[in-house]
Amino acid sequence: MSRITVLLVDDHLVVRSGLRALLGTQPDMEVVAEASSGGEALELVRVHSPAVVVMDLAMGPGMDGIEAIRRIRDLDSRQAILVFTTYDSDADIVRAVDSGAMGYLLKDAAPEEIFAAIRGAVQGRSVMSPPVASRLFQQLRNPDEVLTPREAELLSLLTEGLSNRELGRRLFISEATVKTHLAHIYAKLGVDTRAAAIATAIRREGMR
Amino acid sequence: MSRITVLLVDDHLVVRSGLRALLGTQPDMEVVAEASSGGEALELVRVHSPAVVVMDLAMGPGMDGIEAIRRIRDLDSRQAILVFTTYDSDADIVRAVDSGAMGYLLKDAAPEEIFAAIRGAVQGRSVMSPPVASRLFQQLRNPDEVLTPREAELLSLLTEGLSNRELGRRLFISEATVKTHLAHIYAKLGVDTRAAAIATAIRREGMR
DNA sequence: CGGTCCCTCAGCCTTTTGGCTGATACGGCT
DNA sequence: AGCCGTATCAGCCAAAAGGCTGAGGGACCG
Repeated sequence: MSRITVLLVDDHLVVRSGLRALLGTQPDMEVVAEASSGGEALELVRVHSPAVVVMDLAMGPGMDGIEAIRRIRDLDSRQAILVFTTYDSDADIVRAVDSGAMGYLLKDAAPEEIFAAIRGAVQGRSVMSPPVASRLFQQLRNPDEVLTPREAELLSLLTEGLSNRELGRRLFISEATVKTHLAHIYAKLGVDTRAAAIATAIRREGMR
Repeated sequence: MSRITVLLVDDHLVVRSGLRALLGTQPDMEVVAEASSGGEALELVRVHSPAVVVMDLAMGPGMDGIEAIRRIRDLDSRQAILVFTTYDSDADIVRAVDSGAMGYLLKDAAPEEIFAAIRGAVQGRSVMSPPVASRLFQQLRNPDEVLTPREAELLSLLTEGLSNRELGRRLFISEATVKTHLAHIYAKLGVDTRAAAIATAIRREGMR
């Protein structure tokens, strides 16, 4: 039986080495290449056509993970893409999933979890770390807590530290409207000050 | 000649595996133990007395890296402690250094850089990644912009979204004092609202 | 011992923010 | 046609935050 070919994508050499070492213990898996950036990943997918691509989302300057996923998908190849990252931000999860990722693992996952995810991925099954799954679940149960596009836009600017007046100017709306949006955002995030909203947004929504 | 004994401390198994694999290629180094938390690290230092402790600063709940460094120092042992982390935040660098760290490496460092740092550390030399060095340099040139310990502490809580009243309660100081500290922090960060301070802190100081 | 930081606190005043209520308008869905 | 979600705006009021000045005590250092 032929082994599962894997491409590792992460900008940190230690992480790649670690994954390579871990996967090396599994007789049915083989790391065929490593990339340290999105562009490199794209190239190596073309060259090696790996069965699975395991990749980090945050990768220094240049193409980010989400973009890389989309581009790999566009190659029409049948690679299963697994996200392997440190943070479980709502925004990242959603974007990764609808960019075509097959699974979402956190870096503190147990080895068995990683192996299972890779094997599952080639069989077309989705696997994700429990914290990730529960976040998705959370969103499905409480659609009321999902920000509207306009609110997300405002929140994003909010994390830059702008005042209501500045927010209004940037979005071409009155300060009154800004306040209305903010009130809705606060309610959805479960906070009651802009400071807490920023903190929550950056930590939970991954807006950095 | 006896090999340099190393203790790895990182909450991510992949990172530990990666480091172990990398250090395994060096004949003069030997990983004698791995810890996934600060507490565990402390215990293993006692047991193995490694020559070098390579450790991450961010380690889930419980004791953080800085605290762990201090505790290891307090054991009076002569371990050389190397910080090996993802972010080069000003605050972390300063705190790590004056907690007794011998060097400060970023996770995207080249293997040779890591090896050199470990060898240097046992010989009492400090080694740090170029970005880290330049930050320290920057701080030496503009000492006016360096936050005092108390200010850093306050800023850290600020990024959790607390109000002045809450900050005061947490730090056992009056709201007036909180406002004084905030004013100083704003001046040093070059902002004039708490929202902007939080944004700057998280992006520039790496406080998340 | 004087100078310099750092941390602490107070009062006063202005600006900003947040909570509330209510209103208009547009698009889509039923 | 009605309903609902979204986006827009207004006014009012209370609370929070920010700017300013001044000030005392403790630690460290030359």
